[in-house]
Amino acid sequence: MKTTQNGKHFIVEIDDFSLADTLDCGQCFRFVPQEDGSFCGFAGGRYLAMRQDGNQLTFYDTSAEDFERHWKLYFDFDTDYQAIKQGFLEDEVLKKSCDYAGGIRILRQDPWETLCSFIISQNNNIPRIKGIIDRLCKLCGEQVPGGYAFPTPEALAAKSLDDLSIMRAGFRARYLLDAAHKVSTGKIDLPSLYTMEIDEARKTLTSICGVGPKVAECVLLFGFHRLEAFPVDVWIKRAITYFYQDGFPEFARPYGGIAQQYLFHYIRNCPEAIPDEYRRK
DNA sequence: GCCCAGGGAATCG
DNA sequence: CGATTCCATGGG
Repeated sequence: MKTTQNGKHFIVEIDDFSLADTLDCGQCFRFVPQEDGSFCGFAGGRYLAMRQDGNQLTFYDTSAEDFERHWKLYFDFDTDYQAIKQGFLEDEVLKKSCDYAGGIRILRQDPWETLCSFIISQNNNIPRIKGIIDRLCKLCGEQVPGGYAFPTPEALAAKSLDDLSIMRAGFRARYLLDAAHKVSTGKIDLPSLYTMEIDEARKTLTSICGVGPKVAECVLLFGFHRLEAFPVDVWIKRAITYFYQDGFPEFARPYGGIAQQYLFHYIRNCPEAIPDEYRRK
């Protein structure tokens, strides 16, 4: 990875990375693709505009220090994805998935924001999830340069169900309040989940109303970078039924979450990957 | 175990 | 165009 400061902008040269796939694959919801191909959004309360041209990333208005302190971590540039993907190659399906979606990186997102985002994501589609989160940030997020930060647990806990109605989150609104109460009162200590034994972390998360197994795995993977977490939705269920009658390959388990992302995007976007009769049931 | 909640996007006819 | 399908969880 080669980096250079170019005036106000910071340039990173990196192979094997797709900005569009990474920001648009359903792991984060606060980046918006622009007409000129760039992306604008927020992460960790910070605004970022950036673009990709070939193997070159341009971080607009970004200093080397900002990149080192925030964005290098956020985009997980310190993790060796080449080595991880190398391990997937012995499985034919995972190899195809890597070819198709191997530019995706698992972002290191804020746990609280990730928890709320995936509570909202349940039984929902990406455009609408983005809309609800946008309205949530406007409702009680702190104003920062470029827009609104994601609300703190305290700011959200201060709201009533009625206050939340303008979010149009439907039945998920009360789940968000339950999470806000449990986190703001200290009943649940999110940072401890980084190192907690993973089954215990699962139990902690599913003790929040509206957090089932699927949402909990997403939060562990996308919010705590627990790469062994393995979210199973209807698409992954289909893939396992079709490709892996004997179960998902054991050797890929330690990085199951990464494999899951690649597999998910492969089967969702390649109609020929799975026969029609497996696609709906 | 079954059905519904609440909503908007995607897909179908 | 209108009708139907999709989606994860909890509660009756």
